[in-house]
Amino acid sequence: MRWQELDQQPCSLARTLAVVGDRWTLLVLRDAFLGVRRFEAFQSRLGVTRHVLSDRLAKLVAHSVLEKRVYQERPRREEYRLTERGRELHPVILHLVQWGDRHLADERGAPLFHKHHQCGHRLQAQLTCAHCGENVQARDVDVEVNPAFADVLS
Amino acid sequence: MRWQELDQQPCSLARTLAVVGDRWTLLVLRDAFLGVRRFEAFQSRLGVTRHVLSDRLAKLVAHSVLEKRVYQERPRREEYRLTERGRELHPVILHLVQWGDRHLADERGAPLFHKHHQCGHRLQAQLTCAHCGENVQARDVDVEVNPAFADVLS
DNA sequence: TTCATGGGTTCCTTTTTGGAACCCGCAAAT
DNA sequence: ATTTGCGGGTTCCAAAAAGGAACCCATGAA
Repeated sequence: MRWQELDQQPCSLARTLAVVGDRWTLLVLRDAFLGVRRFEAFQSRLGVTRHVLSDRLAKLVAHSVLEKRVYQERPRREEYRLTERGRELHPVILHLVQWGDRHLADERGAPLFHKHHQCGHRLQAQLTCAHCGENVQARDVDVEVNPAFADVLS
Repeated sequence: MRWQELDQQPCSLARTLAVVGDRWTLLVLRDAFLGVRRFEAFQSRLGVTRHVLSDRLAKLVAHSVLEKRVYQERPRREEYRLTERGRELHPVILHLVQWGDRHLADERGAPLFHKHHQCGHRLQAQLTCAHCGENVQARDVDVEVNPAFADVLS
């Protein structure tokens, strides 16, 4: 299978990765969550080549993860901002960061500290069920095939 | 910057993506969470080419996300199983899947239903703070630079 | 003796990246 | 009036990664 056909797969992970799953895209979003908005700023912070950045930003805009907004006319300048859809990806990034903090840090510890504003403590992210509020582990999740896809999914 | 230098960046997201952020790796983990363990099974389910799969599995084993276990001697056969480290990536995958379910599904809805075993409801994942138990949104997180990295991080 | 199975490796072609240079509209400086 | 600088790109070519198909090896079954 080619990577571009991924968005037609009957799998939400594959479809999501077709949007954010290529090299650099999640790093672009990390910077967006840190407040970066301009092409030049993304480029110099990430060290990604300009045409790859250009391509990734356009793709994120096409999928409404970012939106382009004019912040100055004459000369016209535009910046990239997270949309609500984009903000919904924050848990993904936080969990990836937390995994790196735990397993890939050196003796100095995590490069960035994340604090929960409301309670003031270092954020320790956990996934909970919005219905019952309990912490959810991998083994607590039962997966069923949607009957509408029964023909294509074993 | 080249992609291989990512793991030396002072950023836990970059380092984590150096492990799981390339094409196919998260799809391999999706299948691992669904119970797939064998090379042939990954290969036929994913449609990825064999040498890419071989490379990804080896990388995941090198980073202790998966482990190789002999399940048969004569002829010797090995399978790949998630480690505890690997299981800690489950929230990442669940949130990516949920994002796809919400924003990229067609009229049939999500291909797979995820149910919370304990409460029996469709799982709606949310990220909460393990300290206070509250739901955490992007704007609720304050980021600070670890002083040990003050020289390299603006 | 041939075939099938699981788990790969090799070889070659096509796509994607990396790197550097160049372009365009505009404003400020010389 | 010409040059310089900034923001936001595009173009070109070389290098790296992925796709596709064939091949390999140990073993047990037909």
